[in-house]
Amino acid sequence: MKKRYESDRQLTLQSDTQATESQVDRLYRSVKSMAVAFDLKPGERVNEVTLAKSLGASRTPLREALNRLTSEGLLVFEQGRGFFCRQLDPKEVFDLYQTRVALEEAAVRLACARISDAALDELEAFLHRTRSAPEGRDPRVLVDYDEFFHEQLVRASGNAEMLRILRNLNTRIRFVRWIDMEQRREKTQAEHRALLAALRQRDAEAAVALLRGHIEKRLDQITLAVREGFSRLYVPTPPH
Amino acid sequence: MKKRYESDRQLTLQSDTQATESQVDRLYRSVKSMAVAFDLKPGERVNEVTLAKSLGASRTPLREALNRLTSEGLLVFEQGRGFFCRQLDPKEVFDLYQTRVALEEAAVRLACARISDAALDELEAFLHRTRSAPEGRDPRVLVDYDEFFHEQLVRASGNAEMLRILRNLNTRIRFVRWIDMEQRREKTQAEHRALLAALRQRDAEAAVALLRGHIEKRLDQITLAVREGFSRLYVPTPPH
DNA sequence: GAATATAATTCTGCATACAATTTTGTATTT
DNA sequence: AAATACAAAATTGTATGCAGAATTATATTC
Repeated sequence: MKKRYESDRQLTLQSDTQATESQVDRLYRSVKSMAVAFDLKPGERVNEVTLAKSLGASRTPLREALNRLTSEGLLVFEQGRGFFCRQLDPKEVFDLYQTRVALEEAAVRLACARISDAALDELEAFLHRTRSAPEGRDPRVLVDYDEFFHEQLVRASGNAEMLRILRNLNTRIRFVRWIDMEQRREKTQAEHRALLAALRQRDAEAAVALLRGHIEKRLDQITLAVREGFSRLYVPTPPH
Repeated sequence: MKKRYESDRQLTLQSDTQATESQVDRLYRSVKSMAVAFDLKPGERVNEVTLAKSLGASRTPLREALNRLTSEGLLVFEQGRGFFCRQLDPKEVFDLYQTRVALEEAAVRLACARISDAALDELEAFLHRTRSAPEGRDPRVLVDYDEFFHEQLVRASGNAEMLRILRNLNTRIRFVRWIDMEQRREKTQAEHRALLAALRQRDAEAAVALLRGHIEKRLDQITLAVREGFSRLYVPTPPH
């Protein structure tokens, strides 16, 4: 029996459970988080050489990642001029929110008919687990919770495409929601509970009405949040 | 020193009005049309070297195009194994149709409130222009017409994101619609007229009801159309 | 000093090369 | 014949180099 020697490849491998991540995937995640958080300023040009160097890779896999992000609406591409961060545009954010409402309404109608009691229990447990004192939490964590809850609702619709789109929409409005959540943190939990109750009663119209109110309440505040976002990005108050 | 393409390239340049198209864009369009029409068979692996050569480019821009198409759901990517054509999956097609209904319903509600009389007239003119003898036409042309009509509806909603998503959904179900349209070609026109009439009367609920019927009628036939699609892809009857 | 032309520089678009991985083919064993 | 092991070939993943376009800097003209 010939002994196989292990190369030092093992050293660079991640844990057994996960195959080694490609450069493209790593770069994709990195740049995505930068674009989501507007670490890249709205409209800012992406310098491929600089960014590739700073992320420890070459331009080839970086450009593949940038192409993905462009298709997802997080970056914009201009022929011959390269990639740019998306704008922070009130109209666009409004459209994204509006699309999200439409999608979730449809998803909740479907979910109302097909969600299992087990799934309802899990959602209830999740709400209970995350109920405590929103004042103390980072608004970004609260947005995580909120996204998770809504994602589970849409997942319960059984429609994979609706879920896919919702996730895309959520990443693109996340920045605004971070700001928005600072104000209206305490309301969310109660609204989620009411929504869940309507689902338990299989009352689709009630659920949809709650959902519409739940999200559309934010519509009014979007422009404000976007403006606030602008001022934070361009008049950076040093973190206290 | 490679001058091989230099002169050729000048010849293939487009007119002054349009900047010269990049390789990535050209490859994107080419491969997209192949994926849409399932010239790439469902699940088929994309050989980058072969495809790049056959399209007259190198792998670098090709891979950028493939990454875009993967984000759009026309291809699938597997780490270390490359790119594959999407599956022709009844469940997925069903989800796409269902998402499309949800989206168009919301869009039509918005459009009902804000569409201009001029836009209504244009749509009417379009229907009139394309009314003639559907029996004689290629079903693909009829799908073009249908997509255009629905696209205009969603455009009238004023929501750019809904339009963006609708276009993506339409490219992904186009193949099935080509097949579906062969059967029920004559109904479409009348349904479009009714929809337009409801819009003229600003009757959102009637418009939505019509739209739902209009699209959901197809839902029943999807599985059939997908099955029919399979048989055409894998038991290729020579074109008559 | 503003506007324009031009040169220098930077950056993108793409082909190519090579390492690493996956797949395929072949031989060996049971 | 099926399963396994290994070698060979094919294919993907990524770095690099260079041509050409776009941008910036500099010089020139009015």
